[in-house]
Amino acid sequence: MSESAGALHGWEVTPQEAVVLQATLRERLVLRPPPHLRVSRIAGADISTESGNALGYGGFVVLDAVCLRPVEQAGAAVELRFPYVPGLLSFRELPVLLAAWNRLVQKPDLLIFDGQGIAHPRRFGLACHGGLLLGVPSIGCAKSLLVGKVEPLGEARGDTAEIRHRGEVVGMAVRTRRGVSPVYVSPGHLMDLPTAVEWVLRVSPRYREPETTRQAHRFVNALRTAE
DNA sequence: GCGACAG
DNA sequence: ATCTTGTCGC
Repeated sequence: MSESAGALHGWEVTPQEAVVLQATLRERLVLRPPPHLRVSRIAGADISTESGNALGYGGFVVLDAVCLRPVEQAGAAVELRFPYVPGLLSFRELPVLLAAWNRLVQKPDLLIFDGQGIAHPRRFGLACHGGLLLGVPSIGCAKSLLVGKVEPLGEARGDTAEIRHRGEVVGMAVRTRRGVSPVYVSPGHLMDLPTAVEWVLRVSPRYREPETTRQAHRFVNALRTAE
C-alpha cells in the first residue's frame, strides 16, 4: 500500500518540534530526479494571507509543460495556525496547500514552490517538505536568500552563480531576465541542481519569476479578494 | 552578545 | 506575506 499524500506527520506542532521533525524528514529526501523523468504537467503553489493573519488562501495552478497554458487550478482556505518563522515556512504554508492539493484532479509531474529547497539552514526548505509530502519531484525558486552567499553573476538571461553555505553548494542564483535581480533555485525532492535550474529557465521565458509562480500568485490572490 | 532572517 | 502613493520606464 502506498502512503497517501500528507500523512507524514501532524501539523499541531511547536516551532521547537518542527525543527526536530525537519532533521528527521530530511533523511528521506532524494536529491536526484527519477531515471526517466517525463514532465507533461508542471504546477506552481502559493498562498495569500489577510493582513491580520487568520485565514490563508492556498492553491495550485497546473500548466501544460510545453505551452505553459493552465490546464487546472485548485484552491482552499484554511486557518493559519503556525507563525511565520524563518526556516519553518513549510509548517505555515503546507496545511493549506495540502487541502488545495486534495481538490486537484490532474496532478502535476513537477512542482515549483515559492521558497527554498535545500538552500536552507537544515537543508529542508518548503520545496523539500512539499515534494516529500506530496510524493512529487519539486524545485524551490525563491526571490531572496535565506542562507548562503553568492558571487556576482553575469547580466545575461541564463547566467548563474553558486549559492554556497557552510562549504556546500546548496543552490544557484539564476538570471531569468536581463536587467533584473536573479531568483534563487535549489532542489526540493526527487531533484538535482542542474535539472532544477534547467526547468526554472524553461518556465521563465519572459518574466523574472516562473510562469507557475506568477499564475499561482494571481490565482490565490484572486481567491482571497473574492471572499 | 550581535546581526540575519524564504513568505 | 500584506499595508500603501507616487514614480520611472517601455
